[in-house]
Amino acid sequence: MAEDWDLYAVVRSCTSAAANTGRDAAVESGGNNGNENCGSSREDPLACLASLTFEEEDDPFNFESGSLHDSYKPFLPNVYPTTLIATNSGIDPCSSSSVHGGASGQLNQHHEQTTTAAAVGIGTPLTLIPASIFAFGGLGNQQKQQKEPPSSSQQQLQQRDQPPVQTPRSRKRKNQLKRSVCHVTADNLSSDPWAWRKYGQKPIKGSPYPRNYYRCSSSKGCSARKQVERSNTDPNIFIVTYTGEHTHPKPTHRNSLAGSTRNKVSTSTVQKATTVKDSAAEAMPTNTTTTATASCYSPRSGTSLSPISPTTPLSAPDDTAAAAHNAGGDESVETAPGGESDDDDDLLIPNVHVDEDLFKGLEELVGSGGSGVGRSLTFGDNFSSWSSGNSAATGAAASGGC
DNA sequence: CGTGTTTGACCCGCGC
DNA sequence: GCGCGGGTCAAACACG
Repeated sequence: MAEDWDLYAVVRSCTSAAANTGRDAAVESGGNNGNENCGSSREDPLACLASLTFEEEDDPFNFESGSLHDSYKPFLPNVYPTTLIATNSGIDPCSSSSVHGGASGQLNQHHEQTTTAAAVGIGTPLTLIPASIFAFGGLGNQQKQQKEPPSSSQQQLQQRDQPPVQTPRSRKRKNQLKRSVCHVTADNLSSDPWAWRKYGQKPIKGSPYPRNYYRCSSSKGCSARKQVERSNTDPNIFIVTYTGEHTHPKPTHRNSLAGSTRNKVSTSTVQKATTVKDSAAEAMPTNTTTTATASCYSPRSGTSLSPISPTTPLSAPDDTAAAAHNAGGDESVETAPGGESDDDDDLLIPNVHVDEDLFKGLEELVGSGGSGVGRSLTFGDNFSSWSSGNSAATGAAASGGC
């Protein structure tokens, strides 16, 4: 089963021992609080993965550079420290998992970013990470615009037939696009600042978990895509593959919440957010389809959070336990800071209440070491509030949190 | 009304 | 050349 995993294989090689331990630990830790999760120890395994990321080093993207950065700056100090370190060290962006696992919710956000960043553009200066993080650069290929033209399926088909001047679809396989691979925990999944829309799900041969395909919904022309799949070996870990680049700056605000909740219905109580994370988590966990909602909440939509999915078979246990913790803390953290919010706001923070406290706490935590941070963030309870908490305050908090 | 998720089907790339 | 697997599209449905 897991054996198939290339990534894992790699990872194993990197940190065979660590990995094993890590997983378990992660889960458990997560459950506990994961204070320590952050521990690089865990990260290591992931780190390896992180290193796997193939993307471009260039990372040409930096849209936000300017403003966003500014926005971030205030928060950066707090946030990054930990993350950065990780990144810098090359630990791994993905380490998020470890982080998350724990309760380092705050970090999570960072992590994600970091993660992404690392994954994405490793070369990227940590400082900028926030913005650049999610911007995958790289590709620079044709894909960028592939989609605009297609008004109808037929056209698409035609295009296909015709000389693929610019691959109508981004079908290019394998080598064509640069890809960044990150291992993330459910919590981290949500940290993406970008708005993702799910456009497909497919069962993967070697894996019991389906792979979810997401596309950047912030901008129609954006070719950025994201694939989320659960790790065979460790259900708690999601393998996120980013491809394509964002042709637009980070979304200051989300398009809409509409439809985002659809899952809610299916799942039941859980609302889903648009964020990939949610879906991903959900989907992944279950084979069934919808149901599972991962414990992640969606930062973006802010709408929801999912306490955890009822159905999640696989991850359930882990997720539930760990996720729950993680989710609560991490997610919230992630979300907010995540980056997304740098600008604005739309980020919802799970716990509005926490905001101030969080900040303080975060700062302190960060100051301390980052790893400990997570704990302060456990918002589990807050979720309810947070969902509604789009409020700017939240955003701010979120940002700050980051 | 707009956006997002779900799902089945189609198409393409790759390996044999 | 064939088959498998993966990636994407589009319609239907659902929610705010």
